[in-house]
Amino acid sequence: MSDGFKRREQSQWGEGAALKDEILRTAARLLMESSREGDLSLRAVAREVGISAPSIYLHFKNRAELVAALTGRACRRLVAELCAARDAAADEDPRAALRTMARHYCAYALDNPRVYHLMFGIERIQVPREDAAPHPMREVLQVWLDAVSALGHGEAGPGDERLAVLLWVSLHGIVSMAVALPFPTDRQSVLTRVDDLLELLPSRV
Amino acid sequence: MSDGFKRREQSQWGEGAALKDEILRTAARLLMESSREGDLSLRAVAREVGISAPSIYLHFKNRAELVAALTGRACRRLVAELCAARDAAADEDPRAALRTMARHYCAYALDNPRVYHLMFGIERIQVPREDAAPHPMREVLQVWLDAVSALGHGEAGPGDERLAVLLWVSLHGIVSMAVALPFPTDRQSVLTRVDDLLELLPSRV
DNA sequence: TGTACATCAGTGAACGCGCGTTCACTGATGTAC
DNA sequence: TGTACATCAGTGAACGCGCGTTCACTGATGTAC
Repeated sequence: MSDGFKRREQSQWGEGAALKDEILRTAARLLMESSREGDLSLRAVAREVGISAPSIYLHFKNRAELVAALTGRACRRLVAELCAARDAAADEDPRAALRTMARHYCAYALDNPRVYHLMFGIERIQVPREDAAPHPMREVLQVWLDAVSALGHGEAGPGDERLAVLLWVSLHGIVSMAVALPFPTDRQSVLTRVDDLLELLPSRV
Repeated sequence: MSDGFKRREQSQWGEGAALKDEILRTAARLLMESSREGDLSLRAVAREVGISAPSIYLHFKNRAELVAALTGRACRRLVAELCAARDAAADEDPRAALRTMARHYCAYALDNPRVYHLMFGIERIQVPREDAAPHPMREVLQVWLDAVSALGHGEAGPGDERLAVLLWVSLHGIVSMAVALPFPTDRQSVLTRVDDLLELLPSRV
């Protein structure tokens, strides 16, 4: 098996963009599989895709752009999972639906710790608020906002946004602390903590 | 000014351990000052102390050991600050004292984001719970536990630990999300969020 | 139908960098006899 | 008091590594005339 390097077949004419997607998918997979060492380098991605490292530059300006694309992808997928969880719980009452969503959120983070870390665990270069590239986290917030508003018998209340943000960042704290512990996380205790948090929510917003 | 490298004077006989402390203090300072690039390398610490890189090995087995020592130092300091905040608020009621501590916690994290990240933002190698080196976070938890227990008119209640953990990880979520945002954090809004969180706490535990 | 040219989708070799770590060493200070 | 030796607190040079990025190139596929 020589050295295990499988070269990818070159795309057909006009199909060059296919590689871009393959790079993104492979990077996401590496991120999920890797045991944290090999922190997603361009060279590692290229090796895994079966292309040369410079080929990545045909599709991304630099490493930062690849990481940004990956972050966006991950956020959209997270939002999709949350929405799916919500829709699956459409016949329950809003509070139960919120609980389902919260549990799915934590499950996603625990199942994809590296991806989750990429979204919300990186110290980002801070630029003035108006110059900041729109972080796709805004869409994540919107889902929580909708779910919290639903608690108020359908009509949105004035404190909804504050409560939604608080709920979200608290969930974030639960999972990110679990990942930071030097021993494996007991999943059940994370879910119990989520329930404890939801217990605290006022019954009427 | 040649190249700005100031060599440290060699310790006297029997004073070798002084360098160990100087290395730790310098590493902590670098962590506070650095704008995240130069993620605390041994070479950078050595340069800053004014010694050669191999000298670090006289006092630390390897990089991991230095990082662990740094983490312990930071945790002890955080605990000390929390205790000081609590003691300074000794004449207020327990709820107000808890609020003061929570605000200090967030202030510490926002003022020392890199140090904070080192304590609670690193994905650690996970080993079975019993093999895990005792992470000094246990002492941080104890402070919260005491403060929450104090809410119950002095006597500890059965749900205290769960509530203390929940409070702590929620605070962690508030500050770590603030640091992860790509634009600078409005401090006041973080403190408001802390107040929102404390509002949710049951008035009697 | 032939041919010159343009475009596409890449590649191989090299750059300079900083890193953690090891190795054999040096020179000052103490100690036994 | 002299001297051989031990200990301490380091240093300088080198190792091999993987990284992001640039550069000049190649070969297949399409297109104008």
